[in-house]
Amino acid sequence: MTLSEENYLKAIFHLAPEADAMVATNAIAHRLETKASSVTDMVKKLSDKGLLTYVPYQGARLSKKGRQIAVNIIRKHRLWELFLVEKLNFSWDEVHEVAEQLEHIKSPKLVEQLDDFLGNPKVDPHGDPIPDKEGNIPVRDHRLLSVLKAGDRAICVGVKDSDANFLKYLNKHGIALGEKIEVIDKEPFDESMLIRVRKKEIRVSQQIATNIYIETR
Amino acid sequence: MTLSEENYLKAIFHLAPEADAMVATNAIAHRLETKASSVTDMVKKLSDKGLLTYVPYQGARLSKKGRQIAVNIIRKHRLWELFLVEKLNFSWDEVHEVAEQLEHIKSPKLVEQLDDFLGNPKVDPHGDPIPDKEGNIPVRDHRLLSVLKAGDRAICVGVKDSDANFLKYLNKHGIALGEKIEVIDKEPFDESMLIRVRKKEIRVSQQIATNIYIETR
DNA sequence: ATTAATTTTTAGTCTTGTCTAAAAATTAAT
DNA sequence: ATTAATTTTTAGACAAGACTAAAAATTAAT
Repeated sequence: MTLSEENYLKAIFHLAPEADAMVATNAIAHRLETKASSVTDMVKKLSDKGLLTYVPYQGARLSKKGRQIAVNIIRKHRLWELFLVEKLNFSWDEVHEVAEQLEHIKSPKLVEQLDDFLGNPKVDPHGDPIPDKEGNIPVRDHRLLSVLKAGDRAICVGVKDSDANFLKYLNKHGIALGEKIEVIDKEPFDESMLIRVRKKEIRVSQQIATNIYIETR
Repeated sequence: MTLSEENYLKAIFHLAPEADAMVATNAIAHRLETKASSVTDMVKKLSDKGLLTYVPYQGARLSKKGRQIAVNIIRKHRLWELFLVEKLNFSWDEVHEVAEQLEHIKSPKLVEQLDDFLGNPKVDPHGDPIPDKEGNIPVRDHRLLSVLKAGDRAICVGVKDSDANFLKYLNKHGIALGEKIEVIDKEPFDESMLIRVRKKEIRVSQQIATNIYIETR
């Protein structure tokens, strides 16, 4: 399994986490910032290896084996992200790039020991679930901040988009995992919200609100 | 800097740690388990990049820049080895392979944070010195076990060869860093030694004794 | 000081993963 | 239902890094 192959499997998984859907060549190309022709080549190769099924002009769908590999890479990615934040004082907007490298390290023992070292965590620093050794992904019960109405209260439990700039924006306004959020007002026109976080009021656009996961309990 | 380039620089450094000597093409090929013709190609490439000087039919010598890169990779390798042993319960015969991968992760912040996390250690699990951020390598004052005479006492502070089988042999006989060693008898014929470690006596061949570093203080 | 053995380099080939440009298939639009 | 637009595939090329086989240079040996 080369680095490139692993990245293809991961991309396809992210584009169709629910196993059934076919992923279009172009979608993969766009996600990996490569050309469609390169994707066609690689997808054929992975098909030969039995890691996905490929139908010309239709796209690719991960096989059980391919999916297993993809999930394992995501497991590693998220464990390393948590390690960086918890043990090495990285902030959540700094971890992605490094984890993209670390996720390709091959050593089953390393992964399991790291998992134990971190206390068998269930979520990474962005609130994304960490698959277990068998490849099961914990299901999480969360909704988007944008679904709340004025007066609602909730707790931030994750972000949909882990883009560094978005995360830095959240840092600036004190929004972090576990933080309480209260919706003070919601503007019907543009769906922007006035929210209170850490006793401070800030107005967030709909774009922001649809990228923050919350739980109300 | 590709993975391959990094491995060449590292190999050349290991073959001539003392900066001055030219390293023969064949020596590099042998160390990297590759062919001499491949080495010639790569060495030319690295020469073009200013990382070493290459004289046809003579060999290669690292430049300041090339040496700096090599030392940094070794720094990372040794920090990761220590991490694996100290934090993830690896034994010293299991770390090399994984560290060979981890040493290529690119993130200055990661290295410095890891260094701090480990308490800015000076030696790795095999007793090898860990270069500092500036590339300085602590000089160590150690000798080989084989230089001792009957009656001498010393402490094991490192191994010359980190081969997994050798390390497992040491494990089996309780020889580890920090362990006290007493030379009970030395056979003039084959230079083998009878030594006491952890109250047990074992006979070690000259081959073994010339691969164990000790300090007497 | 030649010849022999060894080392190193050159020349040409291969694989992996990428690309561009052109052809083919699919989907959308009138 | 054709034509137009888009997507996907094919064909051919390229760079990196390795290899083999043959040529050239160096070193060793008689």
